Amino acid sequence: MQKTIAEQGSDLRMAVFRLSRRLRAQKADDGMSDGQFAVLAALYVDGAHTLTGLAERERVSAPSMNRTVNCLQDSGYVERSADPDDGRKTNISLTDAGTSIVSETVTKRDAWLTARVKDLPKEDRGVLARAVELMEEIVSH
Amino acid sequence: MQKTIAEQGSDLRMAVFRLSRRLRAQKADDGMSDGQFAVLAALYVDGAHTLTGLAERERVSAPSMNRTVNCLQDSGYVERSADPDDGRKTNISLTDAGTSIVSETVTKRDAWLTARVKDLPKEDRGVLARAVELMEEIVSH
DNA sequence: TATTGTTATACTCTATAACTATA
DNA sequence: TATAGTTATAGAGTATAACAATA
Repeated sequence: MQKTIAEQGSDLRMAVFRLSRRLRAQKADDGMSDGQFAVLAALYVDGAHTLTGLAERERVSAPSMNRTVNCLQDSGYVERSADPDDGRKTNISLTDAGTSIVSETVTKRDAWLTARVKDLPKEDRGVLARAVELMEEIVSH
Repeated sequence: MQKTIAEQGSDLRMAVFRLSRRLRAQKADDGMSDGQFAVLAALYVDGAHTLTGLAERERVSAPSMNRTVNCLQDSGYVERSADPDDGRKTNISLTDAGTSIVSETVTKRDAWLTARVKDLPKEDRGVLARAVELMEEIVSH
């Protein structure tokens, strides 16, 4: 019984959503929402951002991002500093505590997945490695 | 250059997150939330459910599911009927309109991904199909 | 004037607690 | 008593509109 390409696409979508949901559930700080963690991860990967920059990157409104940043600031994970060149801008960056929580969460998320990948036959790990390349290709198109 | 298993896990996590984000951005544009659509899809795949059954399946509280079902009922996509054997239960099932909207939405949501899968060589589609099985296995563990 | 950040306000989705009907 | 469904109410997270400060 051969599946159609449309069915293969549908299967891939469902598998990716399920695995993504499961991975996202592995968090280091239970009080932090996905949106909050996404902001910390963006700052971790690409350094300081303005509020508008973060809002555009995460595709939420500026007031919504302002609220998220306020929460992270209250938790001590980010800090605001005035931009020396443009008085309207505020640079938002990770504190040491913010950097730590990102590393911890990434490690924890990877630990769960790595434990499951480790138990697969070598051949299956090869399939996943190639699938990763294909998914990257699909996303970048 | 051989990657470690931990690096493979990390690569897989990032690829899944990116593809998931990209797929979610291909929104259905029909005023229906993800939660509402998930309920229709569950009824479509597995037939009628009770309210509690739906709540457990989607991992939300019963009141939350009750509200979702109320919205879907108001939209004419599902209907409630008394269970003949147990007066406490209500069976929730798709209407004809509900069945139609599921097919339409699935087609629309998958169109983007299917178009990209279609352009891959046959071997690569085989890799993705096997990767889907592996991801399902990983999630169910 | 345009842009950046912020406050005010409202809507959606979620949860817990409490109530009703039935087993 | 226990279970299924529902209602009441509250807490996140989101959005648009409006405002202040700066370019």
